[in-house]
Amino acid sequence: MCGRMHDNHCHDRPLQRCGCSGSRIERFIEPCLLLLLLEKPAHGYDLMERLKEFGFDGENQDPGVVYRNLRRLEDEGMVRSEWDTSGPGPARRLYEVTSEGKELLRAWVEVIRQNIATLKSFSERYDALGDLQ
Amino acid sequence: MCGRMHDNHCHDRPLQRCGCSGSRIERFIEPCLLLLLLEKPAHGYDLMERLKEFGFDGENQDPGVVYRNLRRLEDEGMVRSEWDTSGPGPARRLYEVTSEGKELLRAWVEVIRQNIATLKSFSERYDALGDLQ
DNA sequence: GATTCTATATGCATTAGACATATAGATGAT
DNA sequence: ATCATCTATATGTCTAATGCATATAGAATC
Repeated sequence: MCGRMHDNHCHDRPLQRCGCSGSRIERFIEPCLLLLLLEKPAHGYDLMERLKEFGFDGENQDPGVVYRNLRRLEDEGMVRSEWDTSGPGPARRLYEVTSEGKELLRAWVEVIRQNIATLKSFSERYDALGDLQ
Repeated sequence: MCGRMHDNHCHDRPLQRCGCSGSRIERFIEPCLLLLLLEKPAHGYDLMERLKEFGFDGENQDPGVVYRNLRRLEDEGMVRSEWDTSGPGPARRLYEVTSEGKELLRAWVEVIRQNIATLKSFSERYDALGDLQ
């Protein structure tokens, strides 16, 4: 999502206002990781690529954010991992979702649907302003 | 929105995970304030009440967050205010939206619509999991 | 005049995340 | 072989947003 505001949105506001902070859904990366891993177990480097499909800022996806989230999810028992030394290149940690993680994703989906409703209602309320816009 | 996860979502996760941090849209209060003020100029205490209409946690709406956001918006020229000593009770600051603020709201609405699309696509992708859910 | 209500404001701590950097094994080039 | 590059994971630091607690002060009420 990142949802970094485009330059033409920034007007004269201080630059830091444009740094992705205008639209991010907090911790949205968490359900994205869980969904991707449910679709197909994977390692972090791979997930970094696949996250782009959810609208996260493509060019510079931050590895720090991805790995720290995976670690936290593992600490909380939402995913589990094991080292995978097969295949070329350095060893990678293969993650899969636990049943607790599935439940968490289910909860997230409820919240996300609630958010869709809230945002739609906001959008309609804006349209209702008519001339005031 | 707050979107505080209900208790039944929390399972065994540490409590702090339930503190509204699972679903908040970052800075969503900003476009809400702008929209409310466009509908009708108002003071902070009044806005605190009206914010509930957007799904912000009803019971304990935080005055600190509201007033600080209003101040920041004013520093940035998105709203302007003047003291209003008419009416009963202590003096209140009456806010109204500037033309810059209108533009910012327009930008926010674009971002919000993009977010709706992203969340919908996530929700559909989750449904497509089928048995894996 | 003491308490309560309305209204605004500040202090402190936590958290997510942006950005930079570190580590290390594997692969490829000269 | 050794040096650079690529793949993959990991940590350090700083800032912005905000939850929670508390402060201030004038008005209204008892």
